Amino acid sequence: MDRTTTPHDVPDAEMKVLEALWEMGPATIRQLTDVLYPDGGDASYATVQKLLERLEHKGYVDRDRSTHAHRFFAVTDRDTLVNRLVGQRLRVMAEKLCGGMMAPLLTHLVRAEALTPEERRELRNLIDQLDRKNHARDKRR
Amino acid sequence: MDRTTTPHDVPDAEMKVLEALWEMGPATIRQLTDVLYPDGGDASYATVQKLLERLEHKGYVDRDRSTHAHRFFAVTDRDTLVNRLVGQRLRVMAEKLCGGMMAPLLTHLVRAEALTPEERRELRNLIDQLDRKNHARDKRR
DNA sequence: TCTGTCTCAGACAAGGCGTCTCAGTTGTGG
DNA sequence: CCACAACTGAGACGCCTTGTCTGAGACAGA
Repeated sequence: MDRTTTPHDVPDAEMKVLEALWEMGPATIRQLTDVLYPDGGDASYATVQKLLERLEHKGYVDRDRSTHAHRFFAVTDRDTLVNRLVGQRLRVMAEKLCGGMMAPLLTHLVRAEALTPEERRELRNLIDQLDRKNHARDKRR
Repeated sequence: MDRTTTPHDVPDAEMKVLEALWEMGPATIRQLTDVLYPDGGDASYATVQKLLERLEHKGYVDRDRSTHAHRFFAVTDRDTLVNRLVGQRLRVMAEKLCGGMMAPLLTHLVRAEALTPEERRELRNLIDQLDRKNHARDKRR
């Protein structure tokens, strides 16, 4: 809906619904409620319904209206969505705390957080890749 | 104040007050108001006052009550505070979106965001440093 | 038709944030 | 010494987000 501006954020409860949808595939409100609120009554059903409604409104979920009980499904796969959200939140954070610079976040992450040796190796590979791409570009011009 | 639990977040308006304090050094509400709301009247003064009050409550600001118009000052220097906030927000984000893993954030940053060559070099140095530390530790045992 | 399930619209409370009002105190210039 | 200006403290207010919940109607199957 509001795709032209900033993509809407996905709060906790909505995220859980999405997780369920990714795991279960297309599902009805009833099915989702049974999973998310195993001993929830009438109200929980309505809660899930509202969360789905908001997710649909934000464009993260769509529904198949052809059946009596609509079937809901995630529009985006998990990795894509998470990537979008991560990027967006990192950007906001850099904007607010680092004057828009991403680098400080990076160094903070690398410096302070425990990386396994494999993760470090991966990271180095990524950088090397970037460097190569850059070299190629520089030569080309 | 509430240092035992999660450090409180610092929303936009409060952040601006902090920025002003870091730039100006200890200052009165009046001075801060003049800077932050150059054509603000009575109300703006009260706004700054409330923001300072909240910052004080969170432990990010303290005041010198000995003068009639209290003098406010930041308790933490900018870099320290920003680092704390960055770490905290990254952690929350990793928790909510990546199951607690920090690595995905890193790869996202490296992959998607424009890094200058210097930044890439710096980053590589950081990793090398980490590697050396790790090697040393591995040898020592 | 009756009953259970569904949809849809919207109310509701709590909490965060930014703003603002008011009452009371303190200090200072005339 | 008094009146006025400036400051403090407490708290109200409005807006928004998030999570929860209610009620009224539509629909399908026994």
